[in-house]
Amino acid sequence: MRIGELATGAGVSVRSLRYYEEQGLLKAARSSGGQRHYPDSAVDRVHLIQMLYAAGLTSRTILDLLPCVDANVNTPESRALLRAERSRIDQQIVQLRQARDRLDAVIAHSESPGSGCTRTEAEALAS
Amino acid sequence: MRIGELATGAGVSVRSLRYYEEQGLLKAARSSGGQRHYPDSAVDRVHLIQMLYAAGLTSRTILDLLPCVDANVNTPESRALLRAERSRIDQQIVQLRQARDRLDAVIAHSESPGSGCTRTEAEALAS
DNA sequence: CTAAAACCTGACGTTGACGTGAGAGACAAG
DNA sequence: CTTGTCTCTCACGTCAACGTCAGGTTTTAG
Repeated sequence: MRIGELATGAGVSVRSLRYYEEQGLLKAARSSGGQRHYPDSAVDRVHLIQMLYAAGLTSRTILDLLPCVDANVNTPESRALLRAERSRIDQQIVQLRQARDRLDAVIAHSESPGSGCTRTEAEALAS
Repeated sequence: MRIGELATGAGVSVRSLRYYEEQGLLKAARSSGGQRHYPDSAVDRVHLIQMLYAAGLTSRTILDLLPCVDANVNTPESRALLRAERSRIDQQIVQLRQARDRLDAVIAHSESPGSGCTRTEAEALAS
């Protein structure tokens, strides 16, 4: 498949696919005319890359991680990297939960029946 | 307290505090010489701002949200905004969990006793 | 009173993941 | 063969949350 089709199929922009290749995350065969050609499996590959981006990993980290995911590499360094990123994601989840809980408190207050916004209520929430 | 003290106390840079003020998130009294002066409560305020930043909110969104947190504003629009951001955070948590689970699978494989990196094992993981 | 430390206002630099043309070549359809 | 669509490679633009440097002022310690 060509780049446009892959972009549509994976739900990303053509620009992103070229960028992934530039970062070494996605390889492409080339036609005689220089156009990129991908196997069907590239769709899943792009989904994986997107998932890691969504988790806040950088291109560089993903580049280091992909060989582990492909199970081609299994060194002490790669295992440490995997655990480090997993731990980072865990912490991120904790932070998000805290923020969500905080918003929930505000929401609960704003939707409560006696939402008169008195000073004491406001101060209680701010604590 | 002055800006340096607040920065140390809240664990952020002086530059960040000036930026928050520039964005309208943090007000400061001024001394006769023009220097910023904050009440003690500013430390908690900054922590709150940081929490929302950590949850991926933009300055603009935080600016819109802070009046709700202060319980000074309670309109249909503000409630919708609160719910929208809460929902966004929820989705973000889901995505992070997916990525984490994915990494866990890779980690489990890389640390399994028979981690010989055979083709079948690699293909099983890639699915 | 004076020197050091902290603070002030601009204003340009940084980083990452793309967006957005420009200009030209490649390819399928009729 | 030609037209339209897709693709190619530069290469500059963007946006957010600051970092950093410059040059000058204010406050504090001694």
